[in-house]
Amino acid sequence: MEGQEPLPPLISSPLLLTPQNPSFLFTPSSIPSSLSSSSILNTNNPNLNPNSNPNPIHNSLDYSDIDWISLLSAPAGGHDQPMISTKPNTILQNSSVVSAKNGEEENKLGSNKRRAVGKMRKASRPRFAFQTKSADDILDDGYRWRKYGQKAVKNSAYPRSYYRCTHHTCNVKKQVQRLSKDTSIVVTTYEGIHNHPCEKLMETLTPLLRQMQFLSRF
DNA sequence: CGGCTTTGACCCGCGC
DNA sequence: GCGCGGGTCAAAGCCG
Repeated sequence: MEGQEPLPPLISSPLLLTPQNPSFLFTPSSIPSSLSSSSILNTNNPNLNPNSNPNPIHNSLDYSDIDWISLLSAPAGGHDQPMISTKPNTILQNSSVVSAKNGEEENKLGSNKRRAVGKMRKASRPRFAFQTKSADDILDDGYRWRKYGQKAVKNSAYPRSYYRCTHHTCNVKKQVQRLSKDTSIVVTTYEGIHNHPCEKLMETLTPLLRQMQFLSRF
């Protein structure tokens, strides 16, 4: 806190955001070096054809229209107002990836409660798949995740892993699965929206923002 | 010792 | 109704 803190590295490359959930941030420093390309698959758009192009990799997302001012000033993890907007063409790829049930509100419930919840209406939660060409199964997106399950998936040589955000009030989940067709591709499916700031991002930005606040006094 | 992963069991939805 | 497949739980074990 006190004393001279070294300036954090300037963000020279843009944050990678999803069109659906702008609160999902992938900080440049968190993107594995082995990552050579990635794509965002919108899993909620019913107008998209699941049988369309199965390999919608966006090798270059256009970040030129990112509003960095509002990004930095908007409340992190907000549900209502998108912090920025990007407009890549999103394509639903694999229906099996996104066919899971939605609207599970529970976190830890007993079997009876779970049974009750299962009969509740299914509210759709925002979901999207993030396709990454990477040697690493786990893409460090800045949030902390706890693995709670792993399942062998039919017609796939690789298991699917299930993760939950470790933040106590956050119920975001993600699934990670490597494609058996192309083993260099990892599909990460996010479900829900974080209701808290990205820890790593805040860690990185806090000193910078402090510096900006200080400088703005003059 | 706390946080995390592993893994078998269990639950549920869905198709037949 | 039954079986299958996907998603989750929770106990046990691992690790820093």
